[in-house]
Amino acid sequence: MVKKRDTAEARERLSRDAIVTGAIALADAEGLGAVTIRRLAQAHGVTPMALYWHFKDKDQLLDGIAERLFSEVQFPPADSAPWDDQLRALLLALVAALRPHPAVAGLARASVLSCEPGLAVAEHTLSLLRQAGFDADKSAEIGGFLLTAVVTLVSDEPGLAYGADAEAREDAMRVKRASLSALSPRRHPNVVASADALAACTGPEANHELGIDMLVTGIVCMAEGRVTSR
Amino acid sequence: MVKKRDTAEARERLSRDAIVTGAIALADAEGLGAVTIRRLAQAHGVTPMALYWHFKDKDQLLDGIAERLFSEVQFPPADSAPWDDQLRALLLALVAALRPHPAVAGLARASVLSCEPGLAVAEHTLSLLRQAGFDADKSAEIGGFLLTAVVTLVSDEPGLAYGADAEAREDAMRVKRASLSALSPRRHPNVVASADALAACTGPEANHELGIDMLVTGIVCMAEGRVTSR
DNA sequence: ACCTGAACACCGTTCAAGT
DNA sequence: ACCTGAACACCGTTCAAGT
Repeated sequence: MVKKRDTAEARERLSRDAIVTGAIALADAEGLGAVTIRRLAQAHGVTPMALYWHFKDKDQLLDGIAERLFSEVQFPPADSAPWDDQLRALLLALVAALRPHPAVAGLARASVLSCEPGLAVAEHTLSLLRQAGFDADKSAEIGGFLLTAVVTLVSDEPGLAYGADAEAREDAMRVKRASLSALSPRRHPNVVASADALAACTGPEANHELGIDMLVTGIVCMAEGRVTSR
Repeated sequence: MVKKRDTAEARERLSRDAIVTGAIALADAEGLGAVTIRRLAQAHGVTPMALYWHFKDKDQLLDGIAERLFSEVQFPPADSAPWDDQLRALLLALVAALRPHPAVAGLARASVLSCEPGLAVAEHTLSLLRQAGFDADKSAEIGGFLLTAVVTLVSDEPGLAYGADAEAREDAMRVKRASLSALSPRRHPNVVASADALAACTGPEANHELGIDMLVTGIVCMAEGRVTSR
């Protein structure tokens, strides 16, 4: 009779949503590599095969994670600001949604056009690019690049020490910085000069706004160039 | 006595270089997921454990792949062109080196600063950014973003049909386009309008120059803004 | 409808041993 | 120095079966 609660998880009943939530939590804690059918099942006190009733296979589970991420995007209220300000706001909203889950952010790339919440983001982005004066094809190209760039911006580089506390990450950064500083200043003068910043880039405290600004600025310049045919 | 040549591979003798070459070939043919210690060993007619003499573990093998990619970058000859033209040329050279191997291009991100050929690319990039007037920290930020953006530009999205011939890829694209075109034009007018281009983006024929131009243009505008303090 | 049990064909990696 | 053999603790997934 001491059967329920095989694990810590409360055994409500399995569902797509519960599985996805568990998967994201697991990824946050131990990285995408820890997200395994078997570990997920264990976390829910259930047999691995139980998950296969809710998802066709693991890829669909990952799709589900991406869908959840997109669904968390808080669209900025529509206003009459110029298109580039609106675009910046939209990209920042996307960053805000992905940023808390860097281990799974990369999944967003493959699934944008395969789920409703992703399509909503795509639709808004394309709409703003059309307002900027780009045609349908150009907007698609730029939009695709924008999404992948933003995703990359907030993605943890794989191979980072997971499950590691903040202290361990600090250590890794220090080691990296030291090894960069130890390079020959004759052969790599600029790497050595930027050692601190380069080592710091390997972390969640990276400056995402810089990247966004760069992207939007580039698009603005292109749009103006197109219009004035300069 | 019919012992040699367990497989097609000529059994010269194992080496780091040979293993890396085999790994890249395997990834090109069947995707990164097929790159497995065991399959690699098999391709070389050798026991899986044989690879562990040449590489500490699989991560080091992946590092070796990235190093090979960077070593194939053909640096444009130093000239007196303006820094932005030189930067564009350098990024295009990086694209040219990564483009033939989209399945493993993503490995370049984690390994830039961990191998000599990667450091060479980083050094040149930082040097040009310093010429543009950015300080050491800003150059590092921008440079890091640039690399990941370029890598993203040429990376196959995971989940693409591998081992699939060109025909199968064509099919996949057609299916994608059809499903996008079938969306409600009221809810997703811009996605529907861009359906063709969006479906085509999922392929190796993507326009990389557009992305590079966008990035460089963005940097130029930022640099000018900085200098003229506008 | 929702889940279990047993089985299959895979992984990376360690450790001791061979030559 | 370079490689093998056996073993361990994992994977995703199928298929038949239970309730």
